[in-house]
Amino acid sequence: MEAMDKRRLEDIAGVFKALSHPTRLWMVEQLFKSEQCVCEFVDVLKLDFSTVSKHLSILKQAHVIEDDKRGKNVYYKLRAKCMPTIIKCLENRKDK
Amino acid sequence: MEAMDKRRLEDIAGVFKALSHPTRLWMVEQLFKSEQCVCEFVDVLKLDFSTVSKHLSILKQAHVIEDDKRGKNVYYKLRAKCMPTIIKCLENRKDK
DNA sequence: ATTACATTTGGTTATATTGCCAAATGACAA
DNA sequence: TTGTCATTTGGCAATATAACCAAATGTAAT
Repeated sequence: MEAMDKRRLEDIAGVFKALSHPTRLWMVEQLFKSEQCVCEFVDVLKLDFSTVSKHLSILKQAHVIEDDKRGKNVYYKLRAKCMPTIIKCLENRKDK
Repeated sequence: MEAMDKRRLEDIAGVFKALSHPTRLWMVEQLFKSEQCVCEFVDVLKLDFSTVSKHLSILKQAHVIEDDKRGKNVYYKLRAKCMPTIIKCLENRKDK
């Protein structure tokens, strides 16, 4: 493993780690349709505001989603556009 | 989140978790080219046999790779054929 | 059967992650 | 400025993960 390859592997592994929690994966799928603000996630998920915010922050740091502050709210939207394709592909991975 | 959706999310999140370690990701990329036995991974990675075996087992349980026992050796090969596409796609996720 | 080799499993310790609470920040309204 | 609402940050306890060593299993050769 070379140094540059190591950085690349850590970067991609970091994305997979961000996506490796069911709640975060669900959040990403919600953003396929449209952007959504933090409070909307809180309402549906019934998790603490801080918990939701941290999940979103992990996805943002991995460059899977991005935020857009407008007024009092923070709206999140999908950044990694290939996510729908990736998920569809993995759902079929057990097929021969 | 419905029950069936929950199972689907956990399944896919499990795949992402399996892929979320740099060593495991590297292993998967090695298998793009050809199958490889456990001992070959041990040689290159300089990790304990047990560590390598456990990493491979995690990838196998997530149905990303599969094993093939032949003689004294166990050979692993890629099962989720879309992995090369997925990684390529995520490498470009920061582009606008 | 005995030995040797390849791999897996179990146990342990160190480190990372998750979720909540409480406190801090930031933006707008009064 | 003071207050209020939306969000983030810091800290804590519970749980999960990663690496090693040692022991167990499986397969093939003698």
